[in-house]
Amino acid sequence: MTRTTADVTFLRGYNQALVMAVGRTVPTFERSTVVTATGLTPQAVSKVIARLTADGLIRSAGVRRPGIGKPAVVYELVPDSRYAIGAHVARRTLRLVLVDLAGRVHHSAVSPLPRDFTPEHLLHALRAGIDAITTDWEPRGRLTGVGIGMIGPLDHENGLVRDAHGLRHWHDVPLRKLAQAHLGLPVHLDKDVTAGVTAEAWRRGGTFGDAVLIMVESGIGGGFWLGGTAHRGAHTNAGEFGHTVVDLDGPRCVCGRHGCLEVVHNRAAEAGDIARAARVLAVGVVNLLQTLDLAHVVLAGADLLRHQGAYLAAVEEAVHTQVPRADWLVTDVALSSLGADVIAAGAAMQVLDRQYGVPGLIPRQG
Amino acid sequence: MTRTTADVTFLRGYNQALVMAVGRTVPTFERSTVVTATGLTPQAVSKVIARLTADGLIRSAGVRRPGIGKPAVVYELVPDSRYAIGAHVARRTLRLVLVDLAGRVHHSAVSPLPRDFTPEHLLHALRAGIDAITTDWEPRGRLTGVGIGMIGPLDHENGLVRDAHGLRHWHDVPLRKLAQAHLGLPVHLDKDVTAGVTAEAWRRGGTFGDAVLIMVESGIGGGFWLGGTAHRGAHTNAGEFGHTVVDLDGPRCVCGRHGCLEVVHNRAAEAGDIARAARVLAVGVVNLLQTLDLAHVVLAGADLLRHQGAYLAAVEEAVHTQVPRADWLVTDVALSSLGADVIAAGAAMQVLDRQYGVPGLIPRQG
DNA sequence: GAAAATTTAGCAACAGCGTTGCGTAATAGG
DNA sequence: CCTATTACGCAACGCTGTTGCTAAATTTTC
Repeated sequence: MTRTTADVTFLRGYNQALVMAVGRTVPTFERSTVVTATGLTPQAVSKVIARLTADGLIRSAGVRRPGIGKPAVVYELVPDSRYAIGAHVARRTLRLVLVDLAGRVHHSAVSPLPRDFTPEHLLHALRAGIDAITTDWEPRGRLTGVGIGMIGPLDHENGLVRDAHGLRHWHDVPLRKLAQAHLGLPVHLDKDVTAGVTAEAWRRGGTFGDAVLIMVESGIGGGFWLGGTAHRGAHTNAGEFGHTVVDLDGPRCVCGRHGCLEVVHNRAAEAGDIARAARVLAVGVVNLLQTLDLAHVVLAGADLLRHQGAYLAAVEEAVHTQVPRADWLVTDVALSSLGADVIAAGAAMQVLDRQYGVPGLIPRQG
Repeated sequence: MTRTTADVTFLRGYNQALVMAVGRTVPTFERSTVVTATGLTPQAVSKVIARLTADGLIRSAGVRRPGIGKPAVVYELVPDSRYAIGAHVARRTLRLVLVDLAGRVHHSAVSPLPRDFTPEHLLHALRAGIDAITTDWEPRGRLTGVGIGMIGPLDHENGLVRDAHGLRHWHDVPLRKLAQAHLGLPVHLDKDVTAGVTAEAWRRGGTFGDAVLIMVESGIGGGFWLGGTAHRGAHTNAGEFGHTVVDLDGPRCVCGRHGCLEVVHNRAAEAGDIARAARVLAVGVVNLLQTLDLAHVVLAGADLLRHQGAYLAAVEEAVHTQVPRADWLVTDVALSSLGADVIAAGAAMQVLDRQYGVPGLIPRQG
């Protein structure tokens, strides 16, 4: 995730994060579980477990007596040892959630945002919402930070909203800096769809492979999880999946091209032909599978969830019949496990991921 | 690249690889260059440089006297300290190249392969070609291995050719194992397009961002370089970019779907309308940019190079006009710097990359 | 010309990582 | 009660990058 120099402190953090990922993936685990999962020696795992226990991130949960020999100590993640708040900023609403270390959602609240809201509007709404959460719950230093998932284009690295689509007052706004000052907490800013796919990855721990989260909510976007991290592209602009052409002679799209997935889909949906809309989306999904060979397709977004049965059926059918040689080329298709909370929850999990997730080792660009 | 446990030996290899990447990126460098590029302390860099010099991978190339103070020692990569052989296995030809540590091509030879050649045919051709290279050149232990770039589907991790498209006799062939035994050298097997994009990334060192290599050669494929490594997908099947639908009502493709980029493109090309074929390809490229937000688009493949001017112009124009907000969203478009050698050379560089490249840290899958 | 300033380079001691070797604790079975 | 088996951790170790400090080589200044 974050840029790191490769010194011994990196090793410590990395191996700790591996154990945490195991703890997130399974309900309980023991030392031998981690040994086989990570390839570390038992002694090294003991040391890591001791450190994590001291930090209160994991705890022992009894012993396992499998038969002969000394019983193994069973450990489990302490979900309420750390929390993060996630925000999903849409065009007219702000959704706030409280998420624990295991990726479970504790609070969820939606509040309206004024038409053409300004950065100040948003900051106040964020503050009010977070205050509401922390009145009937005492963070006691367990609050890691705030994640914001928002429509792009934006600059994830510098925490800058470049030009939020369809919102005035949002040109080159340094939202991360502003929110950090206003809220007094670390803030993480990312595209909505990227936050969403992080939610699925975080909850599934180390076993989650390459994936896309498809979001249909007025527009169509895709969040990518590739090679163990979120894929944001060269300018945090990956995911404009709705603006890929699927019909060369199709109707003109707002983006200027003809036959984008989004226009073709929306025309069908507006005409009430949900079955066709879903089939069009499915064509796009298969395009992604052909291009990127993904292990998971997750479906989300208000407009999709409204007809989730139709969409799930269409995408599943296309994935199973339109990709050749399906015997070894398996891809699972599912609705998001978090429903309408997925973006906000994912934004929160990005904060947790930055601190407790398995870090990538990103060489500097200089 | 390869799966590693995060111990101190990993640190050594990682930081050494960072310095090597610097050496590949610039003609010469000094200690302070590496310090700013990696974030390591000067002392640590000195140690790394000492180790690399002892291994003969880099050497001092004089001093730099910039003004006041003790002159800095200037270092450079020793390109001929290590070599790798790359093979591009196409339907009717085998191309073999010799590549040095800097990614420069020294030998290049094409030999025909019999129609419907068998694994044995290929092994003999490989052996003969490699013998020809090593007769007038003495490897003296500097030969790192052999990389094979081939049409898929295949299984990169297990070195297995699953079902090479359009080739009989190639179902579940353990090519890596066979070639390793037959040649007595380490062998690396990958999809042709993935090998190709590795060539571009290796030669550009640490400054190369997210990229796609588009290859038009009977079929259309795309090799992806994302987040500092090759993206192969969940089953080494990423890159089937030619089989993405761009025309919902288009002609039926061999893959069973309608209006795939490949059919639409090929129909135009076969009709002699190269300009239209190039425009169709460009639509697909813009689709990729919208989806993945890439920094580089590299064009390659025999059928494309035959009309390289037309293709380059069409793709450049589309990239610059059809992607909105081009001021900060910059993507460079270029023809492959290696021409027809790119796949074979990239296969060779994958071998070098595995040994001397910046390793990724891939957690085990459970 | 000699001293001061500046930059580079490396030796030596150090803290911290995972590893190795080996002893100890806790259980079941004979 | 003894033995086999399994789990666990202390202690020593090798190795990493880091820190503190000294030495070397050059230009600038007096």
